[in-house]
Amino acid sequence: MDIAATDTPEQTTLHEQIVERLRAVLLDGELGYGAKIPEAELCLRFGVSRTPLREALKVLAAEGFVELRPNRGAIVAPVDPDDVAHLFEFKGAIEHRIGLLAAVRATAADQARLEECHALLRTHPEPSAYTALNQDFHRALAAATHNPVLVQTYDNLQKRVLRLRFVVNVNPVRVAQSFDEHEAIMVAFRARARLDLAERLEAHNRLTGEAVLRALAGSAVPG
Amino acid sequence: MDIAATDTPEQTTLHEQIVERLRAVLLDGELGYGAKIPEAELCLRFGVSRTPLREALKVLAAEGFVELRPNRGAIVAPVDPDDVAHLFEFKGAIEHRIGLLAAVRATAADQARLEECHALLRTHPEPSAYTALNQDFHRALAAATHNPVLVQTYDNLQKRVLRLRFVVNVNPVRVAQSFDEHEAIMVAFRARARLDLAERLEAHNRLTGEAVLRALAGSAVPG
DNA sequence: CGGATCATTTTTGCATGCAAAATCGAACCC
DNA sequence: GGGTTCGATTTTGCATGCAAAAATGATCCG
Repeated sequence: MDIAATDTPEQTTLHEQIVERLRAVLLDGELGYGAKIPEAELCLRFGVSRTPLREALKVLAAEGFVELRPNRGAIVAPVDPDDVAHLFEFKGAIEHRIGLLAAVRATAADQARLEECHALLRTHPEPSAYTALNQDFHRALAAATHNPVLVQTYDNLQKRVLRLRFVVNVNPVRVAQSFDEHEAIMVAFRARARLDLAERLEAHNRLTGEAVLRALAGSAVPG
Repeated sequence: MDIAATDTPEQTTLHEQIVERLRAVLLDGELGYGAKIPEAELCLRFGVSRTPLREALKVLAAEGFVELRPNRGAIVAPVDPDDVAHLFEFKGAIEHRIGLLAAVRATAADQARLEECHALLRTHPEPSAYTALNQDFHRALAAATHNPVLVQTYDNLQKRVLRLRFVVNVNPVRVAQSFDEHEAIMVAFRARARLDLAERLEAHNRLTGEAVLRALAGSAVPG
């Protein structure tokens, strides 16, 4: 009985698929912040009954993407500038540690992957590509810590930040500046200069956070 | 109509209660690591149907307390020493940042609360009280950062560590040593010495983690 | 004409029902 | 006797049903 075929059975249940699809919908900004999430409508859309959809909503609430109001349904988590500031501040702490650890632990494969991500950002300077490539770059750095617990939390924070890109409307000036910061990050990384890498990563995060908060202050939060 | 009565409506739905009760069961170590979580049995016990219980399981899985195996039910998250090491390592990063932030932001009330927690640990040196009081102490420090995002993640990590106390069986020697570390932490805190506080907190976490890992290596992981 | 009140509709939360998968056990074969 | 295979039982996953709560909006009163 197929000894080798034991790999990636990874049977995925319905509610699990719904979690991913719904999270994608939320990250795509299709629903405005604070918008009501109508169970019935999404059931139609996904072609499932309410049970797995509700289970998925619970998970997404635990992840911070939706807010559950007893007897009043779920809404897309609203964007509160205070919260966003705290989000970036906390992420800064993790970025810093990613620097400390990645500088020491990154393997050749990790470095190759990171160089690849960085190169893609260089060859695709257009803001439209920025979001995805930038995320890949930072995910590659996080992966180089080889700490799954850190990676998972970092990934969640990254996604919660990603959600904001529709308020802030990626700024070309900031994108260019961000690339320069990445360059410096790569220099520190290649030299395996832990403290330098850590500080540059945290500073990069702080600058991004400040840009987001400024944009947030400018635009009345929709939703 | 009762203008003042708007406070703490906080209506809590059934599945939410189940999340808390079930998490308490898991933290109380009633079920062994890796043990099967029988839906039917828990439904009887909590007096609810399977729907809210299953919703609760999804949340607890997202929080890292249970593991969901498609078509095979839920189990108490097994204890993998590697994972535990990563958990402590990551928590160390947060402890460090708690030190940096709390030293600067703690209010008089925060400090009073912290002193209170510390005093309780002094007056209750018995290992049986240690776990709860120690957790309060560190929670108070986390709260002094005034960063809810950090606090929530920290709280989750703390609880995931708490789960391990049944493998490691709180060691009196370590409890005494831990108190000394707390003393040093308090000294740094009172002086608002950020770096010192941060380093002491991280070291304290590392020492605790090492003790847990040693105990873990000694006892074959039950469950 | 503005605002409150109440009936109607809609939506939410939970219980139950049913089909598919997994588990268990007994019979069976080598 | 050890191991396998097949059927019965249990358990899981999802759909549906039903009661309670909220949202809607029409009516009434000032």
